[in-house]
Amino acid sequence: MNREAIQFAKILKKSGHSLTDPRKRLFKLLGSGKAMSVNEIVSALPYDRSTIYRTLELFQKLGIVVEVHLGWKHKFELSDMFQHHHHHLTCINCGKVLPLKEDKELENSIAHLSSRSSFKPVDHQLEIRGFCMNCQNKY
Amino acid sequence: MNREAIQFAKILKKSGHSLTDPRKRLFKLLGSGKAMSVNEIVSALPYDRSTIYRTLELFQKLGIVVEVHLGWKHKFELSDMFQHHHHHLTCINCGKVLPLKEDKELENSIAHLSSRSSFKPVDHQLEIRGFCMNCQNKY
DNA sequence: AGTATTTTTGCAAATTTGTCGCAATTTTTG
DNA sequence: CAAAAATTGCGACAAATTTGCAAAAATACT
Repeated sequence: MNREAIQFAKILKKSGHSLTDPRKRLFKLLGSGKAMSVNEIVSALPYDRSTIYRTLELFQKLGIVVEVHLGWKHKFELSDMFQHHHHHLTCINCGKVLPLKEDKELENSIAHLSSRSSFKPVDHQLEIRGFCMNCQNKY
Repeated sequence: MNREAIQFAKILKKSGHSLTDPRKRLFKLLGSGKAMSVNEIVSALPYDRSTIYRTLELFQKLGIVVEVHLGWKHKFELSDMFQHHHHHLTCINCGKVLPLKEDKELENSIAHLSSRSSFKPVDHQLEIRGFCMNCQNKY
């Protein structure tokens, strides 16, 4: 078991939850790094749809996964606890999602901006929408 | 007809689409500046749900409206083409949404970042999630 | 303006997405 | 290993979104 898997198990235990097969397999699946929709997850794993929903809800509450809002669909990916902070480019036409690797300058701006208000920031997500290489000449 | 309405008509024409009543009224409705959900739109206009969905999809592809993610719901508002660019702070606890006024430094970072790829950016949205002043001492 | 052509809309039905209670199964406790 | 606790699968629902197609509206062309 690698470091991430150990930390994952620890989070579940500490919060009084069981380490079950569906939870282990979902965590492993998301370990690929790709943001996935519920449907993609359901077809990749041999578990009931409702189990997937319940597991995702739990993972969100424990901070293991985050929901990212991409296009019309919601997708899920591991939180910054398990992978590098990043944002997304989404294609307006075909829906494809490309990760955008972390940028210091950007993160500084966001941190700076948040700190100015009496609002207490917890996290943030940036979506840059546009046309991917393949879809650029369709509109 | 004001400047916005003319530009709107021009965008439709140029892309080979008709200027119809449902389209005109949806554009006008969103002109209020408030981000609206599909349900709010459907009850405000005398057109079929599927028409609203199809119109919103078209408007998105033409860059007339953008989908904004406020908490767990998606809403729609006019794009930067028709109203001032802004981002949102959303309260994790009470769901309140606060507009965040434009910040040069942030926008520069984003512009710089977008231009590096073969992806063609159209717009972007940033959601900063956290706790508003009233909800800060509840957790 | 009037008609042919093209595009869009409404309607009904299908599909997809998300929720819930409860009995059966799995995990944890000790 | 047995008892207790937590989790899962199933089925029934409810809500959200998509689709095919005939009717209606918009546009193009005399």
